[in-house]
Amino acid sequence: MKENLDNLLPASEEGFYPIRTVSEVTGVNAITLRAWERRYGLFKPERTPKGHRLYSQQDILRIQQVLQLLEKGVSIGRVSNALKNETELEDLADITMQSNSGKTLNKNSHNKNNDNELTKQFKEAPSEDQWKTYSEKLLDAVNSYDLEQLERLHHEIFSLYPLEIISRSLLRPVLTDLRNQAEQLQSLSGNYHFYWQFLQQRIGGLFLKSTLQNRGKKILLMAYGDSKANVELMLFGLPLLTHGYRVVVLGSDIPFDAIPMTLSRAGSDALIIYSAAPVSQASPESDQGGSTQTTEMMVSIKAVADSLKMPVFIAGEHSEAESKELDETNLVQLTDSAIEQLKVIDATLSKE
Amino acid sequence: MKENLDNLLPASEEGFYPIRTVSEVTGVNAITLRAWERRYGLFKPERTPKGHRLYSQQDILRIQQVLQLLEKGVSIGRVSNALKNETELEDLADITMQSNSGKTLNKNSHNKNNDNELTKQFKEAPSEDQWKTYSEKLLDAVNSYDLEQLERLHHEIFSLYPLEIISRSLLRPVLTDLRNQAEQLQSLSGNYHFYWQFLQQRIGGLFLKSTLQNRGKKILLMAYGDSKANVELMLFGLPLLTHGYRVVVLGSDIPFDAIPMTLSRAGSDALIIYSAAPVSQASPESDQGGSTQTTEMMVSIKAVADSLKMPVFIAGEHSEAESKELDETNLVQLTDSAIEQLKVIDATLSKE
DNA sequence: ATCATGTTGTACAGATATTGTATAAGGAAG
DNA sequence: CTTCCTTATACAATATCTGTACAACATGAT
Repeated sequence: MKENLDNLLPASEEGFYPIRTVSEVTGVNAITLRAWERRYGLFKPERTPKGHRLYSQQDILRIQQVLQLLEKGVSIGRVSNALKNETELEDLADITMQSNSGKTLNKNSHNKNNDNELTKQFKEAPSEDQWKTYSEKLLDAVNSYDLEQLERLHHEIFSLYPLEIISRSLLRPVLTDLRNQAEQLQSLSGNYHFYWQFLQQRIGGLFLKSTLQNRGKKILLMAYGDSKANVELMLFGLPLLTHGYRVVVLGSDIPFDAIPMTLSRAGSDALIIYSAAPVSQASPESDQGGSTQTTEMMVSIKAVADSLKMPVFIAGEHSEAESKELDETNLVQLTDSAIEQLKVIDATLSKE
Repeated sequence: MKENLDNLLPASEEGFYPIRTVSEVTGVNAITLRAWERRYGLFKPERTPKGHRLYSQQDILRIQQVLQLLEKGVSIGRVSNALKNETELEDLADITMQSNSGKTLNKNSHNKNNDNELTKQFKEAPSEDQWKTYSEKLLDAVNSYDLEQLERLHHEIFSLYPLEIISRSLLRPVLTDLRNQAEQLQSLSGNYHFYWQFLQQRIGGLFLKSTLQNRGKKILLMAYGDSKANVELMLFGLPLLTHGYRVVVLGSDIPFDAIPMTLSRAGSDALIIYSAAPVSQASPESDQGGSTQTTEMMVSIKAVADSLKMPVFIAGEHSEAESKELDETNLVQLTDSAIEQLKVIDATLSKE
């Protein structure tokens, strides 16, 4: 799974970069780089037949980690140990990730003890206030518009924890934080947009790639309401991706009239309609209008669901509000929990 | 000169180019080209019966890929391996972007005719009604919601032609087509959104990756008006990416008040404000209101540009409309042509 | 405080590699 | 005949390699 989802960044696993390039990129003198290697063995770049060093992208990443530690005040001599610790952690995480991906395969195919596995996977969330630390780091990176750092952090996080948890425990809260910040202090709204765009690009790529690689059933994902909901929509859809479904994001501006045609063409197995958090309630014009609009929406959704021959799920904020009205055959309501969502979806779709 | 043209044109029709042409187009000294071929086997152009080299379009592409890698910092001796690696990875993350990076080399070698190079490169667009064929194929794929086919097509196109040309000659027209289609027949709007999302994810990933790898100056890219402008914005920004700039997309909803703060934090070298095509004029409420709003916008932009200490470019539809008002020190207007845009931006930023 | 020792970035020197370009001698194109 | 292209060899300017050394500074013991 790590391999699959994560190599958005590592353009070249092998070493291609000569020392001058690495020196330029990292800002570390070439002489110093050699000294570090010789003295502390911080990295072991490949060599050409004639002995010239060939650094890989990962080597560069390591060097940047070293620099981060240096900034923190760790002396270069100790960095070696610190790094060892971290890589041990990573290796552990790799193992858990792999077991996860193993589950992924099971999911769509035959699998009885869904419950245990799923639950276990989520309970094993190796998180505490660690998320706080990450959250702060992310906000720092956003604050200084440091794209490299942002990528580095996400790279690390994505390779350490399951996407489901990251989405819920870190990315969504951080994004919400930034949005609130932006609403309070308009001059900071650049931060929100910066991170929003980053996530859009980062996770968007992930989506495309995973959906192309996955073999599971095809789920269409759309939102209504906030047109800025794209990223939220994708964050919501991440768990589906990691469980093997092919998820096609359709965004938030599709008129309901177009849905039947779209679905029949797309050959999908299910539709999920997601309502973003009502946030700033978008248009400040109508407060009650909003609610009537919502119920109107619900009526439309029902109609659509009725006319379709496939399961339709709804998720997001509305679900609680009008939960009782929903008892259609193929209109299923999703709770807020990713575990539950997956259980319900798996169950419903395996009936087909 | 005549002779040159005569030589150039018939040759280009057949798709074979003598070495001098290739040298001019790519900016690589003919001697060097031969050396690369001999020493590293980077390409093996056809030969005339008497042994003269005949480069195909593909060969030129190869060379441009090489240049791309050189710009990334790979040493020429390793490019061969890097290329092998890249072609092995039929990986979304490894979309090879070809296009000139002659600038780098030009600085090393002495080269006068920058102008010619750029112009020629664009004129040589290996396109005719070939774009029509592609366009139809794309529309077919969208129509049947065939993500795999869509990806296959883009992969092929992206690896065959320079992104600048693809963006202008294919992607933008197709997207516009779909939008018009959607406006006329609402039930087809799913198609538009499907392709929109695809491009968002596909090109978004490209953006992130390239911006992380590029070393050039940092350009912030924002739009105003249509909030669906993200994809258009990115399509507009593609040429910048392929020319080594780091391009940070900020989207379309940033209030002007937030710009100064954002720019000072982001440490960018320039700002580009892009106005999407007025399309369906978004809100059908105010027609005249729209224009006053636009001029208001212009005033704001001017104010912002004045207060900033970096070049501010504006591009898109408005530029023609109010072109005459713009004579600020650091507010530069971009024409519709990617060549011109790049020339102007390069020139302005190299002054800094 | 003093002296010894360790750390760390950088410098130097001599050898080898890399890489763009130059030259020479001859064939090909027009 | 002149210009371009071919190959092969050569060359010069950098880059990089290794190993040793040094200077600035920190640590620690006497």
